[in-house]
Amino acid sequence: MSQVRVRFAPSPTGPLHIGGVRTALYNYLFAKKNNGVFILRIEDTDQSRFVEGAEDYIIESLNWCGIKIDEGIREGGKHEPYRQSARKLIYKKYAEMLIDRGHAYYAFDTPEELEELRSAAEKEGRTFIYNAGTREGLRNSLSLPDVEWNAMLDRGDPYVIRYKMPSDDEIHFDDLIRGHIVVNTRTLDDKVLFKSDGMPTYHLAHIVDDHLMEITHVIRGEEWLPSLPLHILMYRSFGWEAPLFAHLPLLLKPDGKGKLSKRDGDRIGFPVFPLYWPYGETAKGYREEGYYPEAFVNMLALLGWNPGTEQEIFTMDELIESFTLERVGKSGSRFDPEKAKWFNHYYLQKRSNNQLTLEFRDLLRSKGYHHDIVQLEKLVAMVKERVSFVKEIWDQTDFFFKAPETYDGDAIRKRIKDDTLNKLEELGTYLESSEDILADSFERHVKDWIEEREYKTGDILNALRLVIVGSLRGPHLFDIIAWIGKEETLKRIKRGIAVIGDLKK
RNA sequence: GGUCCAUUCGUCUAGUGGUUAGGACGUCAGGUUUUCAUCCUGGUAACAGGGGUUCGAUUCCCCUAUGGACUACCA
Repeated sequence: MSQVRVRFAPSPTGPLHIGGVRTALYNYLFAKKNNGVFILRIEDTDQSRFVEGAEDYIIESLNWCGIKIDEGIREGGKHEPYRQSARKLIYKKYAEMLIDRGHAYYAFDTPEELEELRSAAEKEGRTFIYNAGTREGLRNSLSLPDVEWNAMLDRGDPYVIRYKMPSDDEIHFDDLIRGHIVVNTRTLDDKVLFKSDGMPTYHLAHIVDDHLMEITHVIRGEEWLPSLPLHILMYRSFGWEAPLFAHLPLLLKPDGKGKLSKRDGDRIGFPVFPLYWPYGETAKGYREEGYYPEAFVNMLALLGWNPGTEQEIFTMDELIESFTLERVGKSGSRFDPEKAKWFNHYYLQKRSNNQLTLEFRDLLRSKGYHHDIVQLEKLVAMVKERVSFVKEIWDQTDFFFKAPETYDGDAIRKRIKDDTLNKLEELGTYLESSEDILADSFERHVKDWIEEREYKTGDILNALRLVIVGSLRGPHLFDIIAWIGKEETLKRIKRGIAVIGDLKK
């Protein structure tokens, strides 16, 4: 068999949705698994929907995910150009080839006329279909006398080229994921292949390009399944060998019904896009929310595909090794933000403390804190295992950098009894005179101190935590004290006693 | 409405003509912890419904229901 060649062919109409990223990923995995080529083709035949910045966004997204493009608009390749608008001149002759062979025809009906027919049909509860059943009564080169439509063409009347769908044929075809499918052409329409603005539609352009670019496997979203019979028929009309097709199930929203949309991200609070989209109506991205690309890719790969084993953690290389189209599911997957978070937690734990500290330091700088890297690494080591994102390190350590401004009311009620503050004051005095407050042995000394007085460990230490942290949370108390130092510790104890004392009155 | 596609724990899914229907996330409980979290252990929870075929169906077939996609001179 010839070399596997697949393409990812998005339209630059806005930010790339995670469903699109998954399609790109599956194409990439399939290509690499089979020592094949991954091509990025930009399908910008609808100029009215073109969005500035979308093309760069698509490329940057793939790049962030670690999906490498073999042939594309920037990489070039043996089938340049890879942008359909730049291939404009190619398509017309193929449309005409189809007309010559009797598989397509010119149509002169205006959009308004067709719209009228559609709404009229709808009122009667029918669906208007432009095909063998209706085309004789419409204005086209099949129904009009030759002299007439030739004159219209010569005159420069606007026209489209439509595919001549057979009137009553059963089309049999196979999908790598869905299996065998049969459709009768009676229910299909004469799709426009070439628009009056001189541009091809998707149907024509992608088939011509896939053929010219020697694409062997078309892996795309399920939304294309209904038009697959048309595409199969077109390959036959051209006399070309069709590639193999695989239609991927859709990504569904986490709650409720329907497919995932941009709105869901805003509503439920998780990104629907890989990267931040800065234009117009902005949108959140996984990258900016703190996800690692390894986690994002791992999560996405398992949404609709599984290896058939119980392995869940995959590097890109492992995905390539394990991926097969046979193991892609048939039904839509509901996206689960919790699982995505879990993946990130896993990959964050795998990072070295040093690397994580560097990442945390950048975040800290943006908040105006500048600390020694060695000092920060101690902090990172303390809280690493409890966070899923770098930004959560801050949530877990803010009290290291600044004394608490308020104290948790529930904790005060529960942990500060009548004589607790007095004991805390006693402890403060002890700490003040103590030389070894930052030493490893300090913890034992404090516990001995508590024991000698026959106080309860829990009472004292929880109260101490409360005045140092502001609430009952955080890493090991003695680690916190060692990090912030003796002076700061005493300050916080004094202030805590004063403020909580006032509250208690 | 029409055409096509789909349907296993709440979610992602494995699976077989005879299984205690497996795993992961979540959730719940217990343990660890001076706190919170992490972590560990354990539990909860599913074959959409109805007909067939069969000695036996979650598995094969049909119907229904539900969900989804498409139904543009958009992709």
